Amino acid sequence: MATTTAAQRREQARSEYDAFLRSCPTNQLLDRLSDKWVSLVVSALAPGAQRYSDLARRIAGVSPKMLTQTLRTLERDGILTRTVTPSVPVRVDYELTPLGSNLALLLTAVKDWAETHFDEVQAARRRYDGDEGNGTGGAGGADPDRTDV
Amino acid sequence: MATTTAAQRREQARSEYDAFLRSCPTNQLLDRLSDKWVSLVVSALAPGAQRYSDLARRIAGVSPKMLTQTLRTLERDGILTRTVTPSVPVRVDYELTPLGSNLALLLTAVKDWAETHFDEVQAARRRYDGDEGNGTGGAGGADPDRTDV
DNA sequence: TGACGTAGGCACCTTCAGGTAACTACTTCC
DNA sequence: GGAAGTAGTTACCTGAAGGTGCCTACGTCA
Repeated sequence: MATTTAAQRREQARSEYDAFLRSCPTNQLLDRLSDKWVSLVVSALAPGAQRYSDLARRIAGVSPKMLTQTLRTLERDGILTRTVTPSVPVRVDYELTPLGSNLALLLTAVKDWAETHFDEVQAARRRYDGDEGNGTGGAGGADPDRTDV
Repeated sequence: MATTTAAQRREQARSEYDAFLRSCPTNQLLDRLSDKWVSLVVSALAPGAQRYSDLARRIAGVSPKMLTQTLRTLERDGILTRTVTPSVPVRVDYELTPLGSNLALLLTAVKDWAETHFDEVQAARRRYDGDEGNGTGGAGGADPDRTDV
């Protein structure tokens, strides 16, 4: 028999899919935006240039490793510039490029959307969680441990 | 001694930061958008309603587990609706709600931005990788293993 | 008659992103 | 004079996300 199993077809589809993803600019950029720290760094830099330690303080929960890593990636992509001033304690400034400012605008649009529609999402969640509780009736109380994301 | 170490301050800052993030609608919605499968599912549903197996075929690389999980999350958030038709092989249709279509528009905007600025990003990457190669001069050829994301 | 398809659920298992800690060199403050 | 700050780097480790395989139940087709 040919044995063109569903799993095999999925496996083959995935390889094509992977090749597609690697060549797809949209996906590559979307990947960049999906990074949690990227959005935070870009937002932090939107008002103007910041020093490394300023960023570390503003973003608060970030570890030095992730901050450096994120900054390097963004610098490589031309989102921000890194300026080293060889003073006595070495001083490094980061600033958004025009491209980075453009990206910041996009993030602002996302933020606006989130703020506009957040109450709708919350209402939908309450509705969904409520239906689960009285519809099936099996759990005996609808476990409320899924309160946050 | 007081020992208000930098690490301790960072630790404290993180707890405040966490509390901040949990109450921030923007961040919660941004988290949703960061999910790789979410954007793919929303894009796949943008043209119209799809069945479970149609989605599995369109998105290709997705595992049944992740597809179900993503669909449940989006249903809970009111991004899409799930309609079960109790025919002989159970048939389930997924369709974007108006809110979901709105989100699809946002994703389209991101896609447009990516397509518009992708060449700039690529140019910046080539410039950055080139500088690394001839500036330090240590690697002796600028290792090209960082070609993709 | 048994394998496929539809729409998942459940459990295990791997992987890797991200956190932690230790280290650098140089200076200034207490 | 020792600790802290500035701007990181490196090695190690863990926890959670996500993949894989196996299962259901019911009908149909080869």
